[in-house]
Amino acid sequence: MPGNNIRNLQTVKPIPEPTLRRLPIYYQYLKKMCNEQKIEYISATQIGGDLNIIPIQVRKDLEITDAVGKPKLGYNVIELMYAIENFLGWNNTTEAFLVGAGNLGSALLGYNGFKEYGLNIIAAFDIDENKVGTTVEGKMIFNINKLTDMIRRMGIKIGIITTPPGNAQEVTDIMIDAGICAIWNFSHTKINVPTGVIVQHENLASSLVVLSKKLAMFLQAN
Amino acid sequence: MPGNNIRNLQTVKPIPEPTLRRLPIYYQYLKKMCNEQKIEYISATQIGGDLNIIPIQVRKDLEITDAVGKPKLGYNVIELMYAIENFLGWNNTTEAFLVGAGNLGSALLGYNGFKEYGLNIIAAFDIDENKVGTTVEGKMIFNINKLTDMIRRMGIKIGIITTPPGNAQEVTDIMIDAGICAIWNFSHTKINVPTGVIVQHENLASSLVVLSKKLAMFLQAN
DNA sequence: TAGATTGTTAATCGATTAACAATC
DNA sequence: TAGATTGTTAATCGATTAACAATC
Repeated sequence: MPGNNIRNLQTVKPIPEPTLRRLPIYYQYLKKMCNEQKIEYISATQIGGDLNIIPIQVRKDLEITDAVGKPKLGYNVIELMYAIENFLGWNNTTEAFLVGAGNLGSALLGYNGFKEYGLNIIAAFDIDENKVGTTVEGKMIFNINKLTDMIRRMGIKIGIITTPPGNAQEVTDIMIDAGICAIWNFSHTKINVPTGVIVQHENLASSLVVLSKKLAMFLQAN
Repeated sequence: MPGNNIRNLQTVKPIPEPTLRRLPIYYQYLKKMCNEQKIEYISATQIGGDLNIIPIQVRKDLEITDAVGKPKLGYNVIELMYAIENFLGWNNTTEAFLVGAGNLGSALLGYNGFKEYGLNIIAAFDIDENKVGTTVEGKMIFNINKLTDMIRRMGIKIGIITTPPGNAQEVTDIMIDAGICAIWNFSHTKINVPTGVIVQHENLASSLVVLSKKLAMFLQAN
């Protein structure tokens, strides 16, 4: 059936990363609008106006989620939020382990917002015996030597690294060996992984550079 | 003098943000190479090979810093690092204040690496009287009510926000009123600023979405 | 109906990638 | 010299923006 083939091709169509990054921003905005004001319908014009994104881009972004709007009215807020949730797979949460229960690790453990985005950090691991056995933000801290076994037993797929730079590669290797297939790297160093393993490196230096370059150009202009 | 005009036009030429984000990655890599192995010259081919970036892009990126390489040899590592430092303005460090000395704030205060990128967080502010007067990672914590005065007196231009979402806008307003012109926002909420003020929002939800979508597509394919 | 908004196709813009002469 | 690499110009690719018919 030709119609089916077209549909299959469409599902394979690549998702632009910039769009992907904007979707949670729309979602956060919609949730706010939903809670604070009881609005039933919202237009791309209004979303764009409030978020400083041109309306055409908002529509293009939302298109990918298969959200359907009504001409003149806009999108039904609840439906739109559901479309985003659905598209991003927030219906079924993924469980993750975090290694390195320092300040940064604790900050992440304490951020309950991740659950909303389908991520549940269920436990943390550390090398420091003083931390092992305690809880941070209600999450248990285990000895790092339990990591391999627990990843395997629980079938955990996502690992979060918040260790000092010197330990990041070692932790990475343990995680991958145990079956982790996606790593969120907050350590201030590059990690090497075999092809196929997904890495998201949160590089603060890159962000800082963008900020300070913009500032430098601004100060220069004034 | 026409030559001069062309030069002026060139300095105004916009810098692609992706390039800007990659420059510190090259720099981190070069520093590592410089310390671990005593290499004098390095080629775009080798840099690209190690960082998974195609060599043409490496050359294009480095071109913007006015770095000059030698055919057959590559770039002088020290010169290249200097060119990047110079282009990004890391020669003269900028001082910054941080507001919100929680786990995340403490993590940022403790990361000495920022100094290398031209940013020096010189003090922090908090509302919690138990924290005020203490130091975190050697940085003094002041009462939030001193913020306006100290920004003005010291002419601070960069503010970092690591408060809970509920306080972020209030802190933003105080900062801007006192003369801050660039804000690095780590709070889990959007902040509104007047046009002209630079905001860099570290949105973890966006990063998480990219990671988990990649994972979902990977798991689906296997 | 008139007007605002959606959905979709086309045009533009900018970043990435390719090609290749110049050079050490 | 031969071969690898740079520097620069051109081609490609993908995201953003524009245009406009369809629609409520």
